[in-house]
Amino acid sequence: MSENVGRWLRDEIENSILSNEFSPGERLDETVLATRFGVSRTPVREALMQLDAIGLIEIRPRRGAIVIDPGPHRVYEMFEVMAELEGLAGSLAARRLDEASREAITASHGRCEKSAAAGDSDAYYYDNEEFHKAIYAAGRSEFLEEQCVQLHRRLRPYRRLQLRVRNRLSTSFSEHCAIVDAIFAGDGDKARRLLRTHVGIQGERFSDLVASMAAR
Amino acid sequence: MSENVGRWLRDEIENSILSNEFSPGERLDETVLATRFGVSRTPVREALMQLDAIGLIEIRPRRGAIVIDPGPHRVYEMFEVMAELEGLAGSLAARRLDEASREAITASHGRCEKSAAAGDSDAYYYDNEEFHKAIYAAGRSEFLEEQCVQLHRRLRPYRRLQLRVRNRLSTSFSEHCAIVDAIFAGDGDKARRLLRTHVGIQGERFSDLVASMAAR
DNA sequence: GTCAACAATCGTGTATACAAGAATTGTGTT
DNA sequence: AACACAATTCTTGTATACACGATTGTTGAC
Repeated sequence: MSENVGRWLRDEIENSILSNEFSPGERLDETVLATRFGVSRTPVREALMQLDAIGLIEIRPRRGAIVIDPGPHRVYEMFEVMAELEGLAGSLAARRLDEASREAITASHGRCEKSAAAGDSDAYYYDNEEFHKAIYAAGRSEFLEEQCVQLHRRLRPYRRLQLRVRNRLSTSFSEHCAIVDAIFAGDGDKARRLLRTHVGIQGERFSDLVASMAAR
Repeated sequence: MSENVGRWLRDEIENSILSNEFSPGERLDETVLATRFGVSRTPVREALMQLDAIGLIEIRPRRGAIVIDPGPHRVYEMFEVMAELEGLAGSLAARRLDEASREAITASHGRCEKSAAAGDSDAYYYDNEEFHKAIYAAGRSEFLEEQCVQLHRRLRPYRRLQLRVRNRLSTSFSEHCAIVDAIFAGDGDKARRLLRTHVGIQGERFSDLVASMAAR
């Protein structure tokens, strides 16, 4: 539990939203949350204000807070931006790679290989996250890294759905291989291009996403 | 004044920060702000929480809020990301351009031409903002548009400094011309490339930025 | 004269109280 | 039976009170 209740609540509620414990469109009652977490309404409100600022919920004046429902089209737009940012991170990584970053990428890439070979999509989900974070970090742009991590968090639930699609694990991993090669070869443009197509959801992958979102 | 005091305060304080009325590193005392705006500490705190979530200030537990000082290097990183997002917006605009967007771009481009010819850097500053917003809108990605607008806001003070540099007005406008041509020609890749270099700050423009930031 | 410890003061964090606006339910009328 | 209006209830928005931690100033010792 963080040093002040407000922060802690923010993280708690944010996780609850991202793990779909609070479903999109659901109303978040301040009093209910307060009693549920055993605190007063004040820190609850502060947490909600922050989540509103981040864009996870919407506070309609005098009418309470609701969890934002992005909808398939907006999720697609978010992936589009994510692809662009990851592409930039990859091209920077290729140019600025140092020994520590190289090792971090190699390590997480290795873990991905294991989970992919085992067909363990849950494990791959986590290892994949570490792999991408390693690339953000290798780009040596703190601001870009923060933006990437934040957007990655918001897309987490959908990413998870995607991995369930047949064969996605092995194709994802082979794409990783090409990305790693490009970064290690110092080919920024290639790394950018590969990451953009790896992260973006084109063609049939978009219908997969829509289908899995509708299934909930 | 917005419907609730919290929102209003958030905008008010945000503007004060972006217009450098509160300088970077400055401490924001809740009680002082409350009396200054004639409200209680509660809405002030809520405004500060939101600004913290956005990244404009930092709230250190039990030690108050301070205005974040990005520093030249971080500002550079922010421009780097901005360039990438604008590039994406431009490429989307080229692909998805419709009549309304085309007219909006043409109109704001025309206003830029006038202010540039008149050498009026303040007028150009506003017209330029409208021009870029027209491109965001033409991309038809609400999420991307929001991200662009938000980052554009945060970079506003530095952008303003940049325009003061000698000859920047005319070179900026001629770059606009090329961008408009690419978008109207439907050449997404070219629009992307041109916007990236237009927005990014490479070479001597970076030292200009550092110099003007140090001058304050 | 300088450094350390303690005390007083100041500011933040949380709870609670109160006011005002929305939503809901009940009643009356058509 | 259905719709409209009114009253009540519930929830949000703001203010205030209180407690705890941090900061600063002062005093004493080395």
